[in-house]
Amino acid sequence: MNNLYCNNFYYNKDVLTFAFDMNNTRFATVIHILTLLARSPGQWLSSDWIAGSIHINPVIVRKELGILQERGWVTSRKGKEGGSMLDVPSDQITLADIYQVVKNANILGKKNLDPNPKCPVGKDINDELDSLFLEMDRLIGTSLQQKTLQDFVKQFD
Amino acid sequence: MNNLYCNNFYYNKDVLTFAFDMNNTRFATVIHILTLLARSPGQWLSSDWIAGSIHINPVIVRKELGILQERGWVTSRKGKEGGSMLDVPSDQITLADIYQVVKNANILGKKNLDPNPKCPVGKDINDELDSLFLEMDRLIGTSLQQKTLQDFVKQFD
DNA sequence: TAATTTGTAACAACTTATATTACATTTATG
DNA sequence: CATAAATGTAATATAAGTTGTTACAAATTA
Repeated sequence: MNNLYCNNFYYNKDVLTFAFDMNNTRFATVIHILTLLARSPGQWLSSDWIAGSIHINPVIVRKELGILQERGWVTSRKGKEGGSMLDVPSDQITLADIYQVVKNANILGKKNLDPNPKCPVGKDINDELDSLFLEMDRLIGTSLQQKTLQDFVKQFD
Repeated sequence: MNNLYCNNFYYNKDVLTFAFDMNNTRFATVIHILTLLARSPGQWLSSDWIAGSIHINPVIVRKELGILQERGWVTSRKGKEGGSMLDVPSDQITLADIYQVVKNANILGKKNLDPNPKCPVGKDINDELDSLFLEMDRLIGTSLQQKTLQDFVKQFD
């Protein structure tokens, strides 16, 4: 080996995950919930019933509904005849908004945590990846911003 | 509940993951490997040395190098003074090509496996999500196609 | 022949996602 | 007022996926 600038630096086992990720069904779950709510304006839909449509556990639905409440999109009501209802017109919610609610990772994946600072590539690669990941994220965001929940819901007529 | 079209269908525990995903560092790892190779044309770089720059285990590097060999981009040589070398000019490899090598999931995540076919939303939502996911994927692909490995490598001068 | 490197399998450790159980709290209604 | 039905939430279990690690055969150079 003649390029020795990476010497005196060896990997260890302290490589941790960099960030949360998109390895989940949350986008699919949340847009499904919102679609059902949007199709039944003024009605209290129960988490059990919603869960039956998505085919997942009702507790997961209630967790997502909690996040949608915080976001100001949904009101829930406890007790008999309780449930959840959409508070915002579906043309006021874009798919970019939904993406932001569930997004917690980069489109192209995660970065390695500790590239070698003594290597010209390792030293700067995470900055370059940050820049690339951000560009891709903005591309998706701009496109999803053109699509509203109402557009999505209309497809099920 | 007055919308009963989802009755007689309850979730069970057979919900499996839909596909592999992007919950990993493979894009970052592979572009790091290719960048190092591109910066040392005609030299045999060992997996240990490459791993030292990325700060990961050399076995992971060798696994990725195997995939890059299959793709026709890299030649490796066993034995003393062995290593790996880039076979293709770096302006002939686009970031879209690299994305394809490591991609095995949708940008917006996974779909729920078994939405309720008795519900108008559940029945069609995976088709609609497929369509949306594909559109987002093409958007990213088109953008990454404009960027070559050479462009990326130049950033480290 | 010795040293070095790839190729690869097998397994371990760690992380995350989702499901499940349980129960307190709230609310409508007979 | 009692009952039924629903949310909110914590705690735990199950399952899957990612990365690290160990080990060693095979290849190659000097």
